[in-house]
Parts: sequence; structure tokens; C-alpha cells
Amino acid sequence: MPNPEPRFSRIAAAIADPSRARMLGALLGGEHRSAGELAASAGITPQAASTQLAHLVDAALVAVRQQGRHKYFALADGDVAHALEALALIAERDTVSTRWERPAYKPLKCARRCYGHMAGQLGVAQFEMLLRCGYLRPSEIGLQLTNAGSMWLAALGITAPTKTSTRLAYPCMDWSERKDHLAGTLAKALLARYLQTGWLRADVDSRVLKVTALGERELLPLLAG
Amino acid sequence: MPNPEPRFSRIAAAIADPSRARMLGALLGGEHRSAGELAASAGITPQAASTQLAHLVDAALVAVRQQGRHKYFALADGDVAHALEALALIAERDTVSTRWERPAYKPLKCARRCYGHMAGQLGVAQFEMLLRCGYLRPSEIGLQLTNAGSMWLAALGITAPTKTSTRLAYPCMDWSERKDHLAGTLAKALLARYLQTGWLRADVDSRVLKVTALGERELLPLLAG
DNA sequence: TAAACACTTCGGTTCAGGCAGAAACAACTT
DNA sequence: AAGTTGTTTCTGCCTGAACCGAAGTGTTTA
Repeated sequence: MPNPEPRFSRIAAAIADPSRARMLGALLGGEHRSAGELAASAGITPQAASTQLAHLVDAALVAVRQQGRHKYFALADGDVAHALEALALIAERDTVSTRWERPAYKPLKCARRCYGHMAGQLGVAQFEMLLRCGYLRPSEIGLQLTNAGSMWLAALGITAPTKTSTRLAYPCMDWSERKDHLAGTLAKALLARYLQTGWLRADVDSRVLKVTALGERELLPLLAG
Repeated sequence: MPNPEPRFSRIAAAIADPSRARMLGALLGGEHRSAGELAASAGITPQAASTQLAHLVDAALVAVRQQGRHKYFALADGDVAHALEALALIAERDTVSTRWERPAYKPLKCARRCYGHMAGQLGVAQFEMLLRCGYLRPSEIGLQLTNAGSMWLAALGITAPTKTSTRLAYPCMDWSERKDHLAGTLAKALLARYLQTGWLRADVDSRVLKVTALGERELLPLLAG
């Protein structure tokens, strides 16, 4: 008579442990990290991290790539990042007004990485600008890149990503702003380009994105346009 | 040096326990349930359920409403339902092809409730029909109800929900179909009306929605239109 | 070949938390 | 007023799991 155990509880259990959650948090930016780095991020010994990472791989939340004597871990895919953000949205909900004002959170609120794309105020600004200027247009089958959009990307030195198995561009609820930002392969290409041009700089061991002096002069006007 | 513990791990921990997860699963349809009912759903004693429900309320995942000697519980809001669905999307991902073919899952795949609106094949069909017929139109600020849409709703006996604090209509990834279905107050109004006209019948203690004989004749052609 | 390094496995300890039974409490019913 | 029902509090038991130190496996460097 009792219901079967929902399968999502297994996933939640994998996320629930504080050490595992810290490692997932360290991976939320979208890049690959070695087991040792993740152990340091979580504040546990390498052998504990090894066990916990095995759990995460077993639960299909993270993917492994072996390289010599190193093992590099990353989030399995965008669905996992999305689920973590959905949980963060609840977790930050009640404290959102007070919490984001605290100095330690300002940089995160301003701009951060989320599985390879931009989030925070900068990510929201990017998304709204693309829509306002007609570079992306909503349609029945999701967001479409317009001709004007392709040209705008080309001017930035980005060749519009070709059709892939993963989605090109779709909105994603931002948990600090409670507005949508841009996700998908196009969003990843944009962040990669902004890092390449030196407009943004990624913090080594956090998700924070810093706008450089060059970025202040060139990127911000672009997003305001 | 170690990262702070991500706040989402507290939320995940609340979901992770099998008994609590079963209760959350029982609430995913969107209706209110008493503590005793939830205890039976979870297969635990009332006193255990009481403790666990207190945890869920404390974590702000469920809301309580006292009525006489009963306490009625429901999911706190749509964000919680969304997070649970996002977790389910991961959990069902790898087994999706085989799992959904099993007889026990057929009804759920066909049509179910999700926090007050329709999901499954029926929910996806509803969403695609509304877009195809131009009753909903994607725009910069989300899905917009068109004039034709308002008339279509009126013909069904639904007064288009007035502007509310919650969103009127937005797409939501369906974890059994991996396509979008409709969520929001409009989606709730549609399901409520379909139940009222007798086109659908809600199973008492599961999320399954059954299409009645009347529904077969009148609702299905409507959605095919 | 030996040493250094990255990660994994094993054994044992510790601890959090979920459970049921008993009893209390509160709200309806008769 | 007495009994019934729905929910909560208290207590003790017990399982599961996260952790560390030590030892083991495999890879690169000297």
C-alpha cells in the first residue's frame, strides 16, 4: 500500500551530504577538477573525497575522465546543473533580500559562471539585451537566432554554433536575480569568447566572474545597447 | 579554505529521506493531504510522519493549514514542485526508455497531475495545441494569451485568469516526455475545468489522471485541433 | 630501479538521525 | 462527562554512513 520510493530521493541523497555538496558547488562553474582539488574544496582528506566522488559518479551526477594518474571530474550535464540551481532557488528564497547584500555575496550576485555560461546580473543583462535588440526571438520551438543575431555574433568573432544534439539557447531561471538568463551552447560560446577577449576573468577556485577594466569599457556598453 | 557548505544541501537532505520523499511524491499532484494520509502513503506510523513533516515545514518545502484537529499539508509553492521535477528528470534519465514501457508506469506517462496542472503526454499535447493554434504566443516577457486564446477559453467556460502575482503561463520540462508542458495559473485553471466537465478524473491516492469516455469523445479531438 | 605522486581500498571508530512504543494533548462526538 | 480520533512529545534502540590512518595499486619522474 505505501507508495514506491520516489527515485528522486536517491539523487537528493547524493546531493545532501555537505562534503559532496561542496564538491558539486565547486563544479557548478562547468570546468573539470581533479580529485585532489575537489578534496581541498570540500575540506576533507583525499581518501574521503575518492569515496564520495565514486558515489556521485555512481549516481550519474558527475562524469569522470582519466588522464594519466589524474582523474578529472565534471558535472554530468546541464540537467544536473539545472537541478542544483532549482534547489538553490528554494534554499536562497527566504533569505534572498538580506543575504545578497552581504559583501561576501556581492561578486556572486554580480556575475558568476553556471555550467559554462554567465549568470547573475551580467547574465540577465546579456539575455535581456539579446531579446531587446532582436538577436534572439522566441518561437514555438524555443529561442531562435535571427539573421541580425548571427551578424552580431560574427562581429564578436563567434561563429554561430552549428546545430547540435544539445539545445542552442534557452532561458534558465537565475536564483539570485529571479529573472531568466541565457543557457545552452550559444551561452557557452559567449562566455568563452568574453574570457578570450579579456573582458571577463574567471576566478580560479570560485564561480566568480570579474569584469576587467577593458571589459568595463567595451563589454558593458555592448550589453547596454 | 574549504568552501562554505552550499545551502542547497540542506534542501536536498530534506528530500533525501525515503519516507519524506514518499510524502512529497504524494503531494506532487498539488492537493492538500492530512498528516494521517501522508503517514499511510509513506508506510510509517503517524508519530514518525509527524516528525518528518515538521522537518519539511521547517525546510519550507511544505506549507501547513490547520483545520480543527486535522493538519493539511501541501507543497510550499511551484518552485518546490519544479525542483522535485528537475531531480526526477535526472533520476529517470537513464532508465527512461525501459521504465516507461512497464505497465505500472503507463498511466503516469499518459497523464498525471503536477502541482495542479497536467503533465505527461496529455500535458504536452495541450501545450503544443495552444501554441499551434495561436492561443498562446511566445514573447519577450514569457507566454502571452492572445485574443483568440481568450475566446477559446471563454468557449470552455473559463474566464481568463486575471493578472496575478504568480506567473500566468510558462513552459515546464516534462520528465517523462522530455518536452515542455504548460505550467502556471492558466494551466491550473484548465485542469480544474477538465475535471469539472468530467473529461478527466483524478485518482484519489496517486497523481494519475484518467481520461473518461466523455473525455475521449470531447477532449481528445479538442487537443488534436 | 627507485622515488615521488595521485588515487583507491581496508579496517575501525564515531555520530547523526529515523524508527516504534508509550503516553500526553487537543478537538470533535455522544 | 466519557470516549474516540488525529497529532505530538519523549525515550531508547539501532542502522547506515562519513571519516581518518594505514596500506595498496598504478603512473610518472629521476
